[in-house]
Amino acid sequence: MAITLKSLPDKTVERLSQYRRNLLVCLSKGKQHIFSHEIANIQNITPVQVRRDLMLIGYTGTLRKGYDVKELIDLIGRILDSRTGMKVCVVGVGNLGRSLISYFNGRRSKLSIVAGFDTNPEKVDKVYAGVHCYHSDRLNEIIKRDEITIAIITVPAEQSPGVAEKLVIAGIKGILNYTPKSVNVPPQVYLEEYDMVTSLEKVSYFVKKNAGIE
Amino acid sequence: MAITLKSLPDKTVERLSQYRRNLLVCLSKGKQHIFSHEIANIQNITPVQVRRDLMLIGYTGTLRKGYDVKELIDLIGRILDSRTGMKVCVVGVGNLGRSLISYFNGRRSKLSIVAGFDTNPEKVDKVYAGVHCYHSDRLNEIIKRDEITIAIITVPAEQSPGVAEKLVIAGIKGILNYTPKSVNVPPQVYLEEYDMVTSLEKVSYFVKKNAGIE
DNA sequence: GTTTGGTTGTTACAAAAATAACAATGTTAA
DNA sequence: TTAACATTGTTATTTTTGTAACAACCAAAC
Repeated sequence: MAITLKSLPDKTVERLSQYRRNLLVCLSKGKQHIFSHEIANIQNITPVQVRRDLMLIGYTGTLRKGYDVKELIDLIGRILDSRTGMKVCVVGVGNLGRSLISYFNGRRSKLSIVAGFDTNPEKVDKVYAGVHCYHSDRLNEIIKRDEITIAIITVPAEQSPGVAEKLVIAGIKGILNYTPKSVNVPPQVYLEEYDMVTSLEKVSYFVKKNAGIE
Repeated sequence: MAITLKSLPDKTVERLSQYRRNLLVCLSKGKQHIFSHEIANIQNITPVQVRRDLMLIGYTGTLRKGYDVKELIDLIGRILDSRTGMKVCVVGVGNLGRSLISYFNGRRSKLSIVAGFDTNPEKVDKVYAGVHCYHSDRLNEIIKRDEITIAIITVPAEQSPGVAEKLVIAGIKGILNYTPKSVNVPPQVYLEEYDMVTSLEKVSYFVKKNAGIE
């Protein structure tokens, strides 16, 4: 009877992912204990924030020795990862889709990209970084067959709403949309959207601001 | 004597970028006026939020007719864009770098990617989507020569801190870091970091949560 | 021993962001 | 002409996020 604890804050979840990644690097260098301010330095945040996050997940370090790297990695894993692992597909195997696949594969054992989809006949049934690319017509079939729960959308913007709709029908539980066009999903499907152009324009705005009078 | 108005909230800036993008689509369809709830629907946000953002930039619509699409686009442009335009470079011309270049080019007239950098001799002096790729050794030289103010980092993670340092020395004013390794820059350089693996792990976490007891 | 110092865990406070509430306004319809 | 309505602009409230303050603890130094 696993209790479903209250959801962690958004930002804490993001930082937990980063803690783990950096802790794995530390571990590979033979570091066994780490202080909150060391973690903080790596990620350009404050030690308080680190301690607060760890408090939220109920992890307790030892005084003057800091946190046990291995233990903490394991705990974050128990929080972030699903026990059995989750399968991910990428819809749209263009430059961005391919970079995600190659970047990802073999990195997280509990989260793996197992299929790509594209309509371009040149790409269909090719293999990219170990991932088979299927024709988009087979979306529903493959998602159900392989029990895929998460989808990343990297198609041209105008196609994303249609893709999202098909994904929802196929039973996808979470969507990461990298197109600039926002999509609509029912509330039980978790949606995260990110647009690179917006980020760049944001940088541009603040650079302009920093420059003062222009 | 242009007054430097108080900086807009982070999130408002992001949404302004999206408003403009969507308004341009509306305009191209011949739509001349738009209501706050229409804008909101397109972006899956609330009408109040739209009105609030527009209030912050001092734009006033007309009652019962909504906002003038053209006027609003122009105003957002005056806020987000620098008058003369800004030049951007991409450091690391892998899959991700190339997808950014091809995705970007010709989209925003005031913000253009004018150079790529890579250490791979295969790529040096090739042209990708109209953008010349230089050897990374020439970072400093080219940035100064072309008056580039913004850099996007898409190199392998372990190289990003070194790259950031060189960019700062070259006089870059804003950095968008897409590697999972956080970089350190002086406060006058605006820094935005985004990591795709973290986003995916976040989706995974909330999918798991939504599933309840597992 | 006792004091000093560094580090944790937690509570209290502040800032940023989102949401709600509502007055103001002018258009349309009776 | 007046009432109803749709829509804006703004203020107030709530929620989320980050920061600061500080007590508790224990190891090491004296």
